[in-house]
Amino acid sequence: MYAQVIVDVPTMQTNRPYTYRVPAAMKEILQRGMRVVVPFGKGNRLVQGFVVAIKENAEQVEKLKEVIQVVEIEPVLNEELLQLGAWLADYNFAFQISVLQTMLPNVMRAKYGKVLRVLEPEKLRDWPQVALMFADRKEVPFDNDNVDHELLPQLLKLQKQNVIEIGYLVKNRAKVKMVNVLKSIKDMSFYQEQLQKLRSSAVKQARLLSFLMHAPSKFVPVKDVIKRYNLDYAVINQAETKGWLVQDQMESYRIPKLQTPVQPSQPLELNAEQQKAYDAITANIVEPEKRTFLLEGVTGSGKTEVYLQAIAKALSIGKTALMLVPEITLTPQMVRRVKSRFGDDVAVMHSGLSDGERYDEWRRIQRQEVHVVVGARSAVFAPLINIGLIIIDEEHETSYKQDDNPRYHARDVAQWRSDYHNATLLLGSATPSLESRARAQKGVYQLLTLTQRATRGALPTTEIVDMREAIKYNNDDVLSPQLLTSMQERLARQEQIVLMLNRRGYANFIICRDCGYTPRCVNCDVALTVHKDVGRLVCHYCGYSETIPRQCKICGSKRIRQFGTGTQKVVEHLNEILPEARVLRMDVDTTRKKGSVDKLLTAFGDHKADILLGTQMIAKGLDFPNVTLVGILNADTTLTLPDFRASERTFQLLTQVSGRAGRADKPGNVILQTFNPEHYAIQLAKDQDYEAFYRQEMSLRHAWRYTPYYFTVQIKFAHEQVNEAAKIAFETTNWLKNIVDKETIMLGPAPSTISRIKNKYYYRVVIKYRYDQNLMQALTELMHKGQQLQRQGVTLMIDREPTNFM
DNA sequence: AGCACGCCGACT
DNA sequence: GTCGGCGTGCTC
Repeated sequence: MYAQVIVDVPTMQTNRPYTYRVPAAMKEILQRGMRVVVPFGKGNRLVQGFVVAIKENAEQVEKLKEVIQVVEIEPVLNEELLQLGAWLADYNFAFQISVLQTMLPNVMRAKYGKVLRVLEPEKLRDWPQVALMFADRKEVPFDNDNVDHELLPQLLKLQKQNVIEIGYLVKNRAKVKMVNVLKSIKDMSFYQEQLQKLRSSAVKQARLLSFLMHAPSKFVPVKDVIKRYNLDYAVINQAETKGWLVQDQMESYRIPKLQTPVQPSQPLELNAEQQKAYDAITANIVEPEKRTFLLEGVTGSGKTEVYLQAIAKALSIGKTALMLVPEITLTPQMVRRVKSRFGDDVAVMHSGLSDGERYDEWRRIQRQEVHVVVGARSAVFAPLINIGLIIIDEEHETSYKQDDNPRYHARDVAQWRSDYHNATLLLGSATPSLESRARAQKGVYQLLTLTQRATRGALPTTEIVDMREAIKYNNDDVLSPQLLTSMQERLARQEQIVLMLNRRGYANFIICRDCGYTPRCVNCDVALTVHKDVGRLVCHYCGYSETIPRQCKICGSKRIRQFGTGTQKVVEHLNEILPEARVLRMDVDTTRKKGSVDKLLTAFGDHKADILLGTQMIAKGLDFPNVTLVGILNADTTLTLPDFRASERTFQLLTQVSGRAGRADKPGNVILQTFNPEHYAIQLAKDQDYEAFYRQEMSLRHAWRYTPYYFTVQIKFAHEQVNEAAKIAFETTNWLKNIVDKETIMLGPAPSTISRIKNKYYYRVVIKYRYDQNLMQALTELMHKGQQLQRQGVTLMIDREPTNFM
């Protein structure tokens, strides 16, 4: 018996299964999808691998090595996920091993270690330094980089003489949490008897006995008993020796907790539009016909309620459901809603979980103990079986695309899985991506629309403020008079305000008024951002920081001015002009800690603050009925990005933020400050007119030959030397030009927008194509070359359908 | 990734 | 004639 194994060596040369002999003792146990430990390479170091196939015969049997160890009893990857992994690696020019690891919780990724082992201890007498290192131990941990310069050659010599050897370790970090449990084992009369024998001062023992008398005859956590009856471990242990109870250990799940308990909820009544969408979706769940629905619903139109009821329908016919939401931001709120409807039948997966929590949620899914999974991008790999419905909420969100290897898009994976399961795929958004909306146009997706708000009539009214005019007559370049007046009104009425400023930090950058010098990052080609709370200039790309200078480094002038405005500065500004208002700041700097998002939002929901000021992370999904004013301080930041989706992003962001106003019975207003009031993305966002935006943007995309008319691939080259990066970029581009189809368009190579990050120079090529099999083959070939390039110090990245052009 | 092989220059 | 630096190729 032989096993084909994908080994944990992420290079193109090893991007295929290797064959190993299966020792007799493992024959009964070993299955596809299991993790194994195998010897690999000249030194037979140990690596983790995944069994992708088992077969009876193999070629060149004599040179095959044996599987060393099976890591678990149950396969961690089922048939579906194995197939998905193979497809995804191919599709995204990624390594199979990276894809398989991405599909599983982090803790299943092996950690490797080395040990030095003494074979002939008596020979160490001539090597005092080495003997000292071992200090009578047979084995010591060994780390190449951390060994004394003098010691290393000695060790290598001893290794050659077979006095010592290097041992390899594969550490499995997937730990199951165990808790101490106890169980009563005697009957009531026994405990009563004991109680009478007790001396009167033994109050803790008395309390324990009264518990044991009525305890159910099953194991309960010791910790709970101790806490509830105010005991301590000594009492329990003593009781065990007296034979009152038995103790044991049981597996326990680390279940992620929300800040406040979840109250159960009932389905709401659907309006006519919601009902129509629900009917179409559920009809397809019951009698599936490989269909994808695009649910286009204005903000506040009750998409979530449709999702929840559709999930309920899937569950009612014995199927499972998977729901994706964009990153952590809205997860606490959304998780709360889903859990309130489906209780313990829900597993949650997002980046805010600890490794242990994530692993346990994964196991609950794997063991089929839950039927609903809610989570961010990586939850798309949840090992649910018998999926009836996959939902992608806010499907246009860029966070569904992973920005590093493997660069997959959750939408593609969801599509693949829904095909596999014959499940219904439901994409929802107020502002669908052009790709998806165009597919609906062509009839590939079925379009469902929600045009009315679920709770009440009108969408918020939006006013555009031309900041060019506003700053002419007003010194305040942060708040226009219109916005300030509106804010004062809301504050007087005890209503709440959301302000969005798409820029964290204090000021954007500093500039010397005399010579124009701006401090820049030493590693990256960007200006440093002022962070006043820590008193430093910070690079937002690599984290480098330095103190804020008092005078110009170049000319010595003290006239240094801070330019632009960040969230920190706005908070300060608000405290000055609206001292009575309580302000909460929400950006990556204030939400880094686990659970802080939930905490902040709960505080705002309880009206512990009047103003929520945040970056774009506040745009999504927040639902606070008391918010009647949304102010967008700078609508333009996303518009100026060097990205063909800049308009689309701006429109989506503005529409989403505007949707935060007036979600319940109070009317909402939006004030949108901009230096580009006539831009179509801003004008159409004002009216929340997605369809008009779609038409306008499509004609531009057509004219410029971009998505969805063309597919795109981006290739990036990085090197520590500018000319080396440029050289490889031009060479590769020229090579590709001779291979690709005539219709294919190659842009570049050109330096990236930020040409230097972390001391590496970036060049990129963007390729636009329609159907180009030659290009796909060439890109796979390029992947193979990646290894050689790496040796030359070149980092190569191939990104299919990139969403990030920085 | 990480190990060994082999080629080359520098040294005993 | 030998040691060790580094570039190159291979890993069931």
